[in-house]
Amino acid sequence: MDKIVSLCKRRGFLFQSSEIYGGLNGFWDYGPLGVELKRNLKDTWWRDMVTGHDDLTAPAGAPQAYQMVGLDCSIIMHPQVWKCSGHYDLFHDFMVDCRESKKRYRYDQVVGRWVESKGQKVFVTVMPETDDPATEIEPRALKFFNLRAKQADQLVYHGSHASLATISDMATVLAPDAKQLGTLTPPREFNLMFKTIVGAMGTEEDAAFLRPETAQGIFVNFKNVVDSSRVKVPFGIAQIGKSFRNEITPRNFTFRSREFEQMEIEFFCSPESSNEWYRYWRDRRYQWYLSLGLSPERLRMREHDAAEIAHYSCGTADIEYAFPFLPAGEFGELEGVAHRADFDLRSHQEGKLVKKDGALVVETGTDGKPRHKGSGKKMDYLDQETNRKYIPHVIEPSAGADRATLAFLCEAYREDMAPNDKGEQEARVLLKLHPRLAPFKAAIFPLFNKDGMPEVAQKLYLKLKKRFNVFFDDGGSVGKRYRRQDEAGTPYCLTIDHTTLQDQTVTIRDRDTLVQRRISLDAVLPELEKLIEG
RNA sequence: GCGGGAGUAGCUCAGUGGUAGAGCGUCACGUUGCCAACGUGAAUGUCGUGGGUUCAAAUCCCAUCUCCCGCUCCA
Repeated sequence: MDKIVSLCKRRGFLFQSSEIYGGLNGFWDYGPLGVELKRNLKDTWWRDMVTGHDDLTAPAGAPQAYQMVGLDCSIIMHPQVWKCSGHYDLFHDFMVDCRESKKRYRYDQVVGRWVESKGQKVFVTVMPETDDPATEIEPRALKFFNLRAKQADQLVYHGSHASLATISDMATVLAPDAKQLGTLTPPREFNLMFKTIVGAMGTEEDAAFLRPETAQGIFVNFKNVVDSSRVKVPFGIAQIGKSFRNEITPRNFTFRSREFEQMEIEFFCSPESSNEWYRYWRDRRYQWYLSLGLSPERLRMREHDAAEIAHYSCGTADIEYAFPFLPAGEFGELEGVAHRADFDLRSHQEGKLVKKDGALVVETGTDGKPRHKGSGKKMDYLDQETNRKYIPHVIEPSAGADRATLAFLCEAYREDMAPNDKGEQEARVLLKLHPRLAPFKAAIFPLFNKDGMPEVAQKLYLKLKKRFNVFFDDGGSVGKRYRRQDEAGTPYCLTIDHTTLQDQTVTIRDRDTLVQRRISLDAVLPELEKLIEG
């Protein structure tokens, strides 16, 4: 992994943000090669999912034909968007740290019970792993008071178990993993959303948030898109854009960044068909990564089990990649494909929802009114054929553009052996990027800087440049120029030599096989189109 | 946020109190001519940043930032 990070810096794929000022944790800049790679990735996604999508025929695995449209929403939205979506509550936690065990806990998730023994009264806490915290508390209490299991009758409980949030004095609390009393810090506020102020004279009352995901912009524009674009359910809305999260621990190169780019689709369908569509999108997105070169050994699809699944979801799968910085056997998330049912559209219509007795209902405050009031705007859809009104169900394939870029870089990095000019095998570093993703599609070299070769090469270069991002290089030996392009991931090199001057042919050299063949100058452009675009 | 390690040229790194270094890369010239060739020359550093100790600090001390590893967190 260090070699990949080093190559990224050396060749201009990725730089640390604000590096000359010492860097900024969790922020990254894409250099000249990186911006092309990431842009190609996003363009490929957009073309494959949106503009290039065949909306006239049902794709393999899909229940029927469907439409796809795009959207580009503002990063800052009305604060109520995040209250109804659930992010405001979920991304805003109080945490306590244990000075002894060095562990950190969600303040509201720690559960404890007052226990008295040997003249001492202690609030014994656990991070409950079962539905019955009392059975987990007792062994902790016995151990603290230095009692055997058969002496449990010496423990006197006061009241039933309760949240740590009911305790004001941390000095009498036994932390979940501590041996001593009073090791917990006071609760401290963690806000995972970036707060900002709208308006030059704005105050705290004008606080807003940078979006932590692009999806909500799609949901709040659902009606606008339906009313303006003649789409019919089933259809999808796609968006690519930046999102922001105050990750507690940015780590692993660009994998967990605080500013990152997402490629998201919200696919709207009828409730009856939603499970079929979920399976379609899950499989389709998995295949997309394979089609661009991620190896099946390092890419996996993992269905969430019932405990992990969000309360509103009827199915979620992560597409995960075995990044080289992770321990062997571990995978990191590239994309989540979630069946979100009607949770999001209903939330923006009615208000923030919670699950109660197996059903989603509007969460209410102590006053009985909605905790976070919805827009009140109808989010239902009228199916003109059946004359039926319903709130569509949603399948959400949500991909990380930076994570995918990193995965393709990791997958592409290879060290192999190639012959030098004496025929000896030498180490070679190359990026085996798919031609659609490669920053440069081809490089053009004059073999010698004389006999008119530079002129022919320049003419070809300028001709190709109108269609593809290509690179011209006349510096150093041709072998060195090949190796430089290998390291940048350029799939093809075109060399103008003496033969070119006689018969108007050039050599085209393949990055992966090193094989060279001759094609005519006029055939170069169509040949590249065939090789790159298939 | 905690603990451990690290930060010196674009990259990889050497340098334990006394003149700032190497290899690779980059650029120029010459030579060569289809897979990182060779020769000559050049550019590139307030040694992460800020303080302190000292006649003198890359080197010792303190603080801080960033990166890596392990905890923790990750709708």
